[in-house]
Amino acid sequence: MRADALKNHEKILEVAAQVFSERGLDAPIDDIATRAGVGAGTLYRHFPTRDDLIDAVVKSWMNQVDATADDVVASDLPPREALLSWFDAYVTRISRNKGGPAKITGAMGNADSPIYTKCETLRAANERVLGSLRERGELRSDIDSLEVCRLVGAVAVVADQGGLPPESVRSMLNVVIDGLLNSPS
Amino acid sequence: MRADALKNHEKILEVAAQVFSERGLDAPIDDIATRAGVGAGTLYRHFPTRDDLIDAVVKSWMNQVDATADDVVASDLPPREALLSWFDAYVTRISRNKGGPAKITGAMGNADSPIYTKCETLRAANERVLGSLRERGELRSDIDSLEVCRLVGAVAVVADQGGLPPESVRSMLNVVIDGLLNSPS
DNA sequence: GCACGAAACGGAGGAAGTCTCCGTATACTG
DNA sequence: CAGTATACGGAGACTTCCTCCGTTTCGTGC
Repeated sequence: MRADALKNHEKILEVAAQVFSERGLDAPIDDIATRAGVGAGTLYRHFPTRDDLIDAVVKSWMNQVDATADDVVASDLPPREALLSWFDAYVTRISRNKGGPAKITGAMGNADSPIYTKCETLRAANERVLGSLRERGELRSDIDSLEVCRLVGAVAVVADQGGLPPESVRSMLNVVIDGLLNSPS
Repeated sequence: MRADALKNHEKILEVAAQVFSERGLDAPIDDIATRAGVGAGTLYRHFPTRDDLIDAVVKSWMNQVDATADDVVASDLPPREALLSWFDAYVTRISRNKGGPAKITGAMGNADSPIYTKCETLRAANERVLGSLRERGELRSDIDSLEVCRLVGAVAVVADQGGLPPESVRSMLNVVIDGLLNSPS
């Protein structure tokens, strides 16, 4: 890759992260180009679709997801608290930018999406948490990690779109958690 | 209202229902105007915002919601089956047009939305079903009908956006239902 | 009937956003 | 330092939204 191309690539990424966090994932592409000091053509050459750009931006903060999942697995919290803590982190993570939950949850399980690998990271992390509960027989067996991602992602979508407060999220998550656990309260 | 205005109003409504079901609630407004044989200005005079138009279109099939809720309440089904039957109908109803779940669930609880009254109809119907279970002590008490609407609506949103099959919806609904009911399975 | 004012129409066009095309400029290679 | 592959940039085509205002139509009173 040519030196100027590399420089632009990085500049675009840096500006995109900034703009996405200010105005959401639907922010005008041309604005990002302008603020990065490049032409629209240049931006589109580097990132042909909006999703390609989102994928690149999201990449950096997706690593922490694995760490969070491992923490929860290692934590010895009771099932209910473990799930709440994990789902809460999950929702927070994908809700970092407005429009993020819909984007990510919509691509969940769709191998053609440019952001599929990110979804897979999330799904795998979720599988690890669920797996540790399943081993102990705490979890219902008729639902897989993909569907749990969709369900928790769904909560994040409505919270994001409706501007709901954390309490609402938590009370919806509590219902989901009770639905996932085997035993009585 | 003048006779020509009335005629146009009805024609627009008829065409909008058609176009929305073909192409989803995001279909271009100008297309609807063209296909209704009126100018864009005319359409916008009758329905200043897209939501006003959606509200008018949705009005007709919102009545059946009350009937469905009453059927479920009267049916004497066991709690689990009653809720599944009701939620399934709920999801089906709001998913009639692509984009419908997001629109409706996003407006849920937001009194400023032009489609608020429709949301209230749904919420009230949901409250009736939940109330009949609550009376019998079957339901957890720390969640209200609005949040249940959001939760079930959330399932519909991801199913709509991801093109999920009815089985996926049903298995997510089952989790929600188990989370809402008090007793063990 | 007919004329007149109010009501309604319609589509041109501005604004915002997406994305492409291609003439121009720049970086690397030998 | 010349030549070529690579990359740049922004004009502009296209789409959709929505408004503005000159023109048309309706319905009423005479």
